[in-house]
Amino acid sequence: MAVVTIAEVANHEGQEIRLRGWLYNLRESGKLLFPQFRDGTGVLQGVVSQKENPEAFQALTGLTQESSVEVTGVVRADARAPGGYELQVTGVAAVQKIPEGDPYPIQLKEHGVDFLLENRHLWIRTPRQAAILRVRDEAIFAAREFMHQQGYVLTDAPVFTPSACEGTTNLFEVDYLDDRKAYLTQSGQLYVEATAAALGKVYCFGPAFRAERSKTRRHLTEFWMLEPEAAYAGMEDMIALAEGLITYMVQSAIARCPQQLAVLGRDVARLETVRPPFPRLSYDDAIELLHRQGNATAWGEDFGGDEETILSSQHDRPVIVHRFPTAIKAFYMQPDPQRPELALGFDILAPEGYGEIVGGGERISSYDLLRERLRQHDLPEEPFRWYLDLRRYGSVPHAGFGLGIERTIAWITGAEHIRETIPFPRTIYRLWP
RNA sequence: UGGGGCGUGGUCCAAUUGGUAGGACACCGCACUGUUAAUGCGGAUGGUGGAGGUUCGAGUCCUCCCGCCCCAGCCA
Repeated sequence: MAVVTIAEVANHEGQEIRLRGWLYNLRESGKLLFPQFRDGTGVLQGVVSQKENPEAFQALTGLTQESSVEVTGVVRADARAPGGYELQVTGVAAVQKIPEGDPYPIQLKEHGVDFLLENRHLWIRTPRQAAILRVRDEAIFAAREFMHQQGYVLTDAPVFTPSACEGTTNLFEVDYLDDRKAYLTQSGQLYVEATAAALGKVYCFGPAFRAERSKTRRHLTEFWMLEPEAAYAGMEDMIALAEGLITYMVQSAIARCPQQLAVLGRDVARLETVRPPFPRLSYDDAIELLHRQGNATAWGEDFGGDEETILSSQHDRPVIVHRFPTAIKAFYMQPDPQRPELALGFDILAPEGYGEIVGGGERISSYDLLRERLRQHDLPEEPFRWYLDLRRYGSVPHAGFGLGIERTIAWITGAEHIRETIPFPRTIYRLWP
């Protein structure tokens, strides 16, 4: 008898199959039992009649929520069953029965955030969380697929770094054997600038760590970032790449995860409109727009959450904001030759208040200018010696960006909080489980 | 790092503003042959985050501590 996953049962209508999973819920009605089985690919309702199958009825009666079970049964199409199919159970074998005295803690009821996060190792079994994690898998797979198709080579950056990438603030410090210190990376960007000079078009994909005391629904201390970098490229090239990448991730999720998005109650119509080109605003225009909306942000100030929300709520697609004042951007940003007070950098803001999902731009390629900027930002030159070498030996114009995976997935899935979009979130106050 | 808020059975909440700490869910039993977080009836278990203080009396008021949430800042 074939072992079948719940995702595949539609292909086995009328056949007797074997299912291996867990008892998600058990509803009963007289001499009928309606067990809900889950196996990681979905939930399937079974039906057992005491009259027709007393052994299976007996085996299932009293079986507790989340007990592991192997069941056999015949797949039937039935409009009364959730999902349209149900399993007419022929046999049930408990793999491990959870004792009644110590029941599974997570009910099919509402729980508080703290309790759920404390039990994250179990919470991920619920259909909603499992759906988000499947969309995450699909979005990441699509992202890597897209980058590969575009000729970008995966060159991962180290997690241990000798010093800060973008300055010395808010790094996690760890003991590095003997008497040295290392820091967990907060960005792979500097390293992909080096590999871009070696391989042309590259990207890295991995975790980034920020020891910032951010406590909002958009922040984690450990998050995943995809960072492309290309030699002989400028800001426009990167905007086009980011538009393509985001579009591909979103459209792949829609195409490959329709059931998951349905479980999540995501309004897919709001994602289907995501196609290039995305609406654009220069920083100058953005300030003007904010003023028209009654927001008093002065030219030269950076945007906060309120400003991002105003700008992104104008459109149903992600919004690109470009050419920020140099003074509020990182030291490595290439100035606009037309207006040196502006940097050739851009952000992409996700719709529906999910915030900034991309930040990037063209990097400074001039050795002298880069040294000057390090001085202006009060950064020591020695830790950047290798980085400066990239400008001494065959320097070329180059550009890149970083895409925050969790924020992107939060937007695609419509998750309330970014912490639902990663299996085991790390936040300022949570290091468990 | 600022500002605001919340901690009550395993879970989700209530307690007439200082006067006997309760309900629902979960668990167990019974009933019900199409349930959709089933429903109805019954049962057992079990709690005020911690330490002080005020008071005849504190879940409620005060001080400190601990844990967490939200907003801002920082950022992706």
